[in-house]
Amino acid sequence: MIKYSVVIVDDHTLLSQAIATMVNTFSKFKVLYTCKNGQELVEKFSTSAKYIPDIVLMDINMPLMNGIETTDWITKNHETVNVMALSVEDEDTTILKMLKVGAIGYLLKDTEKSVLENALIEIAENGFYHTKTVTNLLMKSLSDNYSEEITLKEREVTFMKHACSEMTYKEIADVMCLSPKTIDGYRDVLFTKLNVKNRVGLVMYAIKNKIYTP
Amino acid sequence: MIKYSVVIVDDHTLLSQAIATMVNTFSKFKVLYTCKNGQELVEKFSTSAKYIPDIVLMDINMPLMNGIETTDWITKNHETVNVMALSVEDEDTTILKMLKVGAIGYLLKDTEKSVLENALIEIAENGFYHTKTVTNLLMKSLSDNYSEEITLKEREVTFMKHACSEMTYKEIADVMCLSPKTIDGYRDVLFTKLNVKNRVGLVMYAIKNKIYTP
DNA sequence: TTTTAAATAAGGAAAAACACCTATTTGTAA
DNA sequence: TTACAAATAGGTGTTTTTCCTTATTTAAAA
Repeated sequence: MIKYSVVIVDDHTLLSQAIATMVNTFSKFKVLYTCKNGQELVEKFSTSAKYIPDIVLMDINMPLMNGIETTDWITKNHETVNVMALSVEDEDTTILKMLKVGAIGYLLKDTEKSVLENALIEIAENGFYHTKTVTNLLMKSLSDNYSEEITLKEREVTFMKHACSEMTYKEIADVMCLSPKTIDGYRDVLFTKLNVKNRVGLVMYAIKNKIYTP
Repeated sequence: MIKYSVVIVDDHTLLSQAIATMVNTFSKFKVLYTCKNGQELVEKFSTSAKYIPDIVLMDINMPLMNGIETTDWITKNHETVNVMALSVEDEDTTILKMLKVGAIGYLLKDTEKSVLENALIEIAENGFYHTKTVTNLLMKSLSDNYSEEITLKEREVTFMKHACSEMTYKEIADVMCLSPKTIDGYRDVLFTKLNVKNRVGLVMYAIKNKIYTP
């Protein structure tokens, strides 16, 4: 019986090895190798065609080259490879970003072994797998205002990072070499754009969107 | 050959199952069962003595009852059970807390399969396992001011969680059914205790110490 | 060159946050 | 019961934040 080949990308060695061990117990699949990040995967892919699998199981939060960038690269350069996201990340926007760059499935790490196996089978044989969660999310993204992408200027982002510190706005103005009144302006614009009420809201937004990491 | 029994506690089902699959490939160990959080484990332990393993592999970030609380409970109620922390968390204070409540080993999820197997063997046969990282950390904790333990009252913790929202202090006073002046008091005490200058500092402390999760 | 849009900045006022000191109330240990 | 500490809360004044409106300056587009 010909087994489908799988590659696992996750920066936590133990987890990728554990998942590999598990996938190897599935009768229809075998693990080719595991990677610690996107860069490693790109290198492997470029070395030889025999390193190109049928399916990639991709974590999202990784150093060097994260899951979104890596998936983007794979779908652009190796159309035949199916990427399935496998992450702890359940933020709507993250899932959407992943689907947008071409992931054909999205599973939370909080699922059953059998669910993973079925997902892999569906992907290998039908070319897609979507949980109800993902489908619902896609429906919502059609109706809701998910399209109104919020774009932040570089200065605003810089300011927001500083706002996550204990500096007063005056001090932030100093380190950014601007008038305190300009800072006031940034703040007011961001309050409106991000629909928050005060500095704490700003801080929370920055953290949730990985603009600032505590 | 008698195998040592292992229980795995991790809120991400897939990961605990994957690690279970891996541990089952180790000749000296077999997995009894897996749990999604501390509460599940406590229930299991209380059901029957046959559910009490030799070793518990414990994740730290879990809902309901986290790794630290759970380890504390185990070491207080089941001295014979060895707990090894297995986490992505590499914050010094977290590791120290875990050791303080009686974990006899600490492994990052970013390690090799063989390292885990050796650690398990050492724990089963010698009763301890410490990486160089942990040893260094313990040395540092002797010299440094790690001892100045900060203890927070329950009300202060509740307040701090609310402070991580966009509510004003007056609104927080309302939901906590206290005078705004009492809230002022909580804030002032926390500023001093935690050595922060303003509400953002409070928020950051809450996040870093997992009092509030964004 | 004129027009427009964006970035920077100011004034003024109200609200919220912060600091410091004091006064009840309450539970509990001596 | 008395004494004492902890929790709750009031007073007052300063600083910071927040909100609104308007004015330059700058850079790019028409």
